[in-house]
Order: sequence, then structure tokens, then C-alpha cells
Amino acid sequence: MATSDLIANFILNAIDGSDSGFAELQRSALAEMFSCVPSQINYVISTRFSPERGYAVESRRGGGGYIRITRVRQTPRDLMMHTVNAVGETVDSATADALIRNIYEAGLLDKRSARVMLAAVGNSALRPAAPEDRDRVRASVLKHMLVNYSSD
Amino acid sequence: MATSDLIANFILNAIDGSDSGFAELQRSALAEMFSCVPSQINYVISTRFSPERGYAVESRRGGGGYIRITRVRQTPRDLMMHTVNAVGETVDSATADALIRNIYEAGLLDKRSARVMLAAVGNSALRPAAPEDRDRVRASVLKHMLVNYSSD
DNA sequence: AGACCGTAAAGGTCAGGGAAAGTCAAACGG
DNA sequence: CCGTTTGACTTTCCCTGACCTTTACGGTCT
Repeated sequence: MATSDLIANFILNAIDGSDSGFAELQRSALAEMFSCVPSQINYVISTRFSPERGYAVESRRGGGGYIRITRVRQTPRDLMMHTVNAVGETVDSATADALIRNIYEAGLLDKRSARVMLAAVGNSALRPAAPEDRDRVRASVLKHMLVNYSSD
Repeated sequence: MATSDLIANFILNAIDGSDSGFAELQRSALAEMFSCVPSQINYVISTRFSPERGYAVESRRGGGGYIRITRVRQTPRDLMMHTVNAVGETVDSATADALIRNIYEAGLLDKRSARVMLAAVGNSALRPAAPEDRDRVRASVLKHMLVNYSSD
């Protein structure tokens, strides 16, 4: 089995085995443990713990740095994940709008958060992005908001 | 946990636990207490108790010197306007983070909305935007979210 | 008493070193 | 070809120490 898969499994176990619901790792320690370069940890995270797969990642650099990986809550997981996947690599304004309204109607979002999300992915908010980047940025922003909303 | 975090928590408790609404500290005593050099106290103050995070700092040197840290309170409306203004045309990730945390600490945002906003303006979410556009997009998204949040 | 001065006791600033995570593109392997 | 692995380089954050500025206090001189 590839090293990356071993690392991914290790992280999964760390999340499941913690009562806090997230895994808090040290990149260099993990790299040491699996005898690989630190940047491979980033590779594993970006390929296996992406928003599309239902994970939110926070980190901090410098002394005492860490990487924290949280999985979205179990309850709304399927519906929310379905939406995140529906977003894809790019999404236009109208579709994003409809998706947000959809999960709001389904009771997965409270009203305030729904409004915040709508504001964030509107054409007006994304005006400063280059036109060719806009739908891609919109998709990324939306996915990040969704996984972080449902990850405690 | 890093020493600076411990010091920051100590100061926060000192503010909360005082009826005067501020903490009055002695830099050298605090440094002694945490076994660090005095200038680390300045580091903690400038990184965690900046005006952007909603704190005002006064101090006095010489015999009987002190550092006084006050949490600034404003009316919700003023704080929100002030924050939107502080964003400006561009805003970097660290500043956006501090601004959101500040209005959350002040009780203007519920926790989930704060999390959603933090996710939306994070470097990770804005990655698809061209690097030279990123701070501008971040500013626009943040302002739109704030304005729409407070309108009701 | 009042002005002046010296010293010690605070806090302030800044640059730098080191620790940790992030980025990116090239090399590798099935 | 595509996913994996690597390492050079960058960015962010923490911590320290050398040096600077301000203030209080006490003593001395007139």
C-alpha cells in the first residue's frame, strides 16, 4: 500500500479515536513517523481531506504549530455532501443561489448563514476576481463555507 | 500550547475577572510568571490585543509602571460600520480573520455565521483566485457578507 | 522651599534566529 | 498517463537579547 494511503488511514483513525471530533497533527512529526518529507502530508491532505470529501482543515505555523482536520457532522452529512459535490469545480451565480436556497429550504441552514452565503457568492461580491476565475472562486468559497458550517 | 497563548489567556481572564473592565499588568512580573523575557509580553499584546481585535492599550514607564488593556466596546451598529470601513479595498487573511473574530467576540455574530465567514475569506477558499486579485476579492466578499448579515 | 541632577526602575523597539507549515514544479513508478 | 514522492524555496509565527526612552524618587545646592 502506498505511503499516502497509510498516512490517510492514520489520520482517519485519529479523527475517529478522538472525542473532540477532530485530529490535531504535527506535520513534521507525522512525516518523521512515516519516513517521508513533510510536504507529502500536504499532498495527502489536499487529495484525501478536501472539502469535497467533507473535511475542514485549519492550521498554524511557527513554534507549536499544528494541523487540525475536522470531519463534517454525521447528521446532515449526506445531504450536505450531496450539495458540495453538486458544486463541482466551477459554479455560476444562479446555480450557487439555487443550491443554497435548496439546503435552506431543507432546514439544513439557518437563515442568517444562508444569507451570508448568498452574499458571499453573488456576482457583486466576486466582481474583483478576474472573469475567467470567477466561477472557480465561487465554487471554492461555497464548498469551504458549507463544510465549515456543518463541521463543529 | 505555546507560551504566548498561555499569556494571552491569562490576560483575557484578568480582563473578564475584573469589575473595572480592564486588566492592569506589570510587564516584568508577567514575564517572571511565565519564565520568558519581558519583550515577549509586548509581542503577545501586539499580536493578540491589537486595536483590530478590539482592544486599547495604555501604559506607563518608570517606578510603579503598568500596562492597562481595555476591551473597547461600541454600539453594535458603530462596530459593524467601523469594521466594514476597516476592510477597505483590499484585506489580507490575517486582518480579515482578526476583524471577524472581533465582531464575534463582541456578540454581533453568532458562532456559525462567524465560522462561515472565516471559511469564506480563508486562503484555502480563495486559492483559485489569481494571487494578485486575492486580497481584493477577500475584501469584497467580506464586505458583502457583513452588510447582508446586519440588514435585519 | 524650590530647582536641579543622578540613579534606578519600569516599559518600548527592533532585528534576528529558529521552528513549523505552505507552495510548486520536477522526478519517479506502476 | 496519472497518481505519488521529493526537495528547494517561501511564509508565518514564536522567542530572545541588545539597546532605547520615560518616569519616580531621593539627595544636593542655593
